[in-house]
Amino acid sequence: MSSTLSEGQKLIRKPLRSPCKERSANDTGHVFVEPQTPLKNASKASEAALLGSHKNMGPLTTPTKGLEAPSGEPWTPTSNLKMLISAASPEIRNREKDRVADSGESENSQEPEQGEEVEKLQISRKDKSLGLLCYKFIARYPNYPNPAVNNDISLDDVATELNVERRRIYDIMNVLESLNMVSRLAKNRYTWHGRVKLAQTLAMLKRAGKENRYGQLMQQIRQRSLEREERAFDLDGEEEKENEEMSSFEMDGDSGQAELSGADPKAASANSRKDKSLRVMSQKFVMLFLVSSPPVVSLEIAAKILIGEDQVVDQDKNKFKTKIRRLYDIANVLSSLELIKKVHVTEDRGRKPAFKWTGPEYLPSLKNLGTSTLSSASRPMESRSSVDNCAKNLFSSPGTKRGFTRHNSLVKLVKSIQDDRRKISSAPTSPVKMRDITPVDWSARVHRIQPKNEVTDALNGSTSQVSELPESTSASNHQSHGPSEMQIPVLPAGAIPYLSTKCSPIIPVLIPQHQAGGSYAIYMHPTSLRPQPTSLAVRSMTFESPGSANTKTSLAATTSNNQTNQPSSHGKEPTSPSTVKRACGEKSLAGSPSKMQRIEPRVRLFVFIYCYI
DNA sequence: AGCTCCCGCCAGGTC
DNA sequence: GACCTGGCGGGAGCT
Repeated sequence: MSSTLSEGQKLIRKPLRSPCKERSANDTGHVFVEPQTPLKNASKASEAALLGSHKNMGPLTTPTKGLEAPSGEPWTPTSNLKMLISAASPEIRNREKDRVADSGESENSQEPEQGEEVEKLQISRKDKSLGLLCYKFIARYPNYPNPAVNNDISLDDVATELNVERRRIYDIMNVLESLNMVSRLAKNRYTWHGRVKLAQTLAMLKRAGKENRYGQLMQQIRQRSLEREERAFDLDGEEEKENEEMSSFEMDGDSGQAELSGADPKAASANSRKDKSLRVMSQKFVMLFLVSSPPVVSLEIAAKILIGEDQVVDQDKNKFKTKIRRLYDIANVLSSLELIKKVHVTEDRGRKPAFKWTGPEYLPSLKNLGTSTLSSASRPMESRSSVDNCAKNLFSSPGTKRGFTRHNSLVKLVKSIQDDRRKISSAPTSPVKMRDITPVDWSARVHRIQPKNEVTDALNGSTSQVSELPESTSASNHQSHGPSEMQIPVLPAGAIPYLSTKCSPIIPVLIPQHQAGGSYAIYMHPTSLRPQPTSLAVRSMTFESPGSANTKTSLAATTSNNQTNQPSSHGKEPTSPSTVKRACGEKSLAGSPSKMQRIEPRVRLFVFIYCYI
């Protein structure tokens, strides 16, 4: 049991906690902060390091060994983990050395017994984390497997080799299967597809997400959240706000949820178990990223949407918590796949976990995809008998029954994969190219934008400034905000509002940081703009450094490009997330000093937006 | 107190 | 009936 964790095991966690290192934009909130992923996160840091080298290797053959792995040591989970841990944090190694020194053992003398002991201590709880486990799992297989070789996966073998229970492997396999990275051949047997079909799968999911109007659904939720905040502030009722948070989604979430839960509650009930499958949840979770702009999804919103797709009745906090648990499971696997990255959104109500899409930014056009697997996915979800059908139909032939014996579908699947592989090898959207696409680098999205024009455009509610962006940012489809369209510019200096799309209810203003990879995003509610579509101006923004409550930086966003707008500019990088308070909604924007005063103590970073005609 | 997520129970499905 | 699959939530470790 975890309660019996040894000291050595505990050592793994502590040193790995470290301050936040990145900020960027998120969906629900105003700022998202990417934590220095600790622990498993240590593992993940090392995972990333390893993945980096992994990437350089091209399609995986045999992973390079860690430096600390003896030259003769095979690439085993153990050696893998040793390398991961050592790469994760020198502090861990130091602590381990200290521990060894304290015990009167020399480093040399610990081999092999001591090494095994350390190994055993370290490879315990965290070694079994789903994220690391998944990483170790995928490290066993090439990204683009040779179809000529046997790519079968035996669950028993994997579980044995990774030294985990089968139950954990199922979790990984379900998520991988949801992305079509594996498919089940038979009982206890899967086949590995790697990333061969990942781009197509994501494109399909994106389309399904659009068709299910997940983008709008998220926007509705965000909007309601904003409105609730406003009401809560008006009423000055914190408790009411909290209570409302959970209940209102049921109350007013019908518009979006009814569409997704299907018309027949009995059918929904019958499929309840299937609908809750990790596979389906994973796909929907991914869909949210693919249709979200910016591609950041908070667990809260994801959970709400996923819950909403189940029967709305009987919804309670436990259900919410359970959903969150599952989302963590999924997110850990997706993180290991480098499709998402953990961040935090900070609102006035607190710091909340979220994930940012770091997967392929450019997805193949659907017209390049085969249609056989799209027929079902393209249908609106409400027209299907169950949500699970969506998942199955996404990747299986219509009517294929999911079960241990799916050989017919397997044949089709393999054929489809082979066909796709041929297409991919010649298509411009080849996965090989995708591999070269680095994860979305927000900080790099500095586009040539003339601040004044942008402000004006944003105020006009126009997207004309998009034309100044690189081609890829000129998203013509305003209803989709997936990665391929997702282009939120980080402005080189000064906080310049950027109206991403006409349809987006939230206007992100990304504020660059000197630290690579991180930005603040301030979201302004569009309702605040509508009444004065041509006259809104960002007059001033006041940021308050979390570390220095009295230190504020004001800027005239429309005129100055030189002023610092980085909360972290006051010296070192903040070690705790800053909070951005939206001044959104007509009420709050109507120049209500009293309201501002009420808001002020609640946040550490303020954005005051004044509207005038 | 809240976040994160490991762990294993156990129900439902398959062989 | 044995085994496989996986939903689920308790609760530990951590911030």
